[in-house]
Amino acid sequence: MDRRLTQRGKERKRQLMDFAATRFAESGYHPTSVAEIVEGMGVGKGVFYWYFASKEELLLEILREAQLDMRRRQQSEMGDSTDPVDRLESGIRATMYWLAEHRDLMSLFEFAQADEHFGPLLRPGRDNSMSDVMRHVQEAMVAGRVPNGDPFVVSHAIIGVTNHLARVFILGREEPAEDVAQAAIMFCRSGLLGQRGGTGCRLR
Amino acid sequence: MDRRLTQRGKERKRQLMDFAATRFAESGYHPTSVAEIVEGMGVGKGVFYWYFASKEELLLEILREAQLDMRRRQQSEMGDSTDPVDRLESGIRATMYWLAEHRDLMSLFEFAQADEHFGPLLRPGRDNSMSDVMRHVQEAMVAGRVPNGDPFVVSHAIIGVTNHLARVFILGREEPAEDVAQAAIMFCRSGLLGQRGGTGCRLR
DNA sequence: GTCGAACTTGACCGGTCGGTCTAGTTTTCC
DNA sequence: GGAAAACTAGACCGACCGGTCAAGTTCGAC
Repeated sequence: MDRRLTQRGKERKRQLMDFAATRFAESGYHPTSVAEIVEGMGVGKGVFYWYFASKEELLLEILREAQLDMRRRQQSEMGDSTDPVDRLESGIRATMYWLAEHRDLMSLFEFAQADEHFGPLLRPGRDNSMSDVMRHVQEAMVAGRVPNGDPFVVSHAIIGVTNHLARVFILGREEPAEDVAQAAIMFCRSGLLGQRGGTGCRLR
Repeated sequence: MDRRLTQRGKERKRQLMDFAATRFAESGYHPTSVAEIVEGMGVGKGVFYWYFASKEELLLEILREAQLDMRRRQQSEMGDSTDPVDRLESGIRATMYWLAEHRDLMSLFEFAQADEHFGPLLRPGRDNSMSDVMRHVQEAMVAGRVPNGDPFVVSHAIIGVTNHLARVFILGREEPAEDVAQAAIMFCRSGLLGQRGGTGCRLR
């Protein structure tokens, strides 16, 4: 679906994607019909198929854009520090903030990841983010900041903590991103460095 | 759907549930039609609706049974030890083994958890498992085996690591449950105790 | 002003879905 | 052996789904 779009066209497409994302997040991808989307926006069905080849393509585009945006945020946030562990923490914090700002997209990720069809299509993007994390873990190990181990496993453990806490505390309980980030960092840090952080956890 | 079932009836129902679980795991819940299930089993549609009120009920029953079975396994495995941290580790190990033995059900959980309709229905069961974990964390904190903190957050962090590593290494890469359990335990332990375990990780 | 591209409408289509129902067969139990 | 209960088959149903299309409108470039 490669169409030359005018400014107006781009705006329409944006509206469609945003609206669909909320509906998908609210009611689920399968249960939300194309008819529902266009009716909800008060436009004809032709509009939908002018901008997207299919319902599936729409979701894919939403997902791709979201992955890209999240990764950009993570990378820009992780850029500054010289210490690899600090960079990791910035990454966790950036992730939490992004997810808190895009709760719809978070639940869309949840769905897509578990889905037999869409899950595999998410892989490339996830692998990219994964290798971002892994690079810093590896660097931290080389620098002796973190005990040696399999960086792949450790990276996945970090991602597991981050994602799960995000799901429970941000998606489920709407806690402030900063607090959740702190909790995740604290657990990961103790896991990584073998020492307990000072202050207690603010969460709850 | 409360029917008196003969032995034969119970077996049929079992077959239906097992077969449906595999199909749901392979192709997804929504894309798998009731017609597909009964055709795949070589029976008529009447059979399906004799045992289940609806497609949704079927999934619910599968899910409920699976949750119960997993929890039983976790509890029986966690029972022995006097040390709360050991119990936690046994729980992680039990979880990994169970998930490795029921990969279909694991991906069904993934789906249901992310689903807008089924997700909430999974809550009660998850809350039960959650409080099992939390009890031991709390006990470990009281006993001074683990630094103080919010047991709710720490428990979720443990669950996050366990589930994510299971998803990646057991569902995705079919690694041995024992190795994955070791990896999860190692990460959680360092996180919990502030000390690095001795041996390196066997995974990969 | 005009012409083609961008955009929009909504009736329509074939197909599939979850679920019903009737008519039948088998099993169980007295 | 006979009646009731358990079980099975599969044609059938209305609803809805994703997607098409012909026709019409608006916009922007020249």
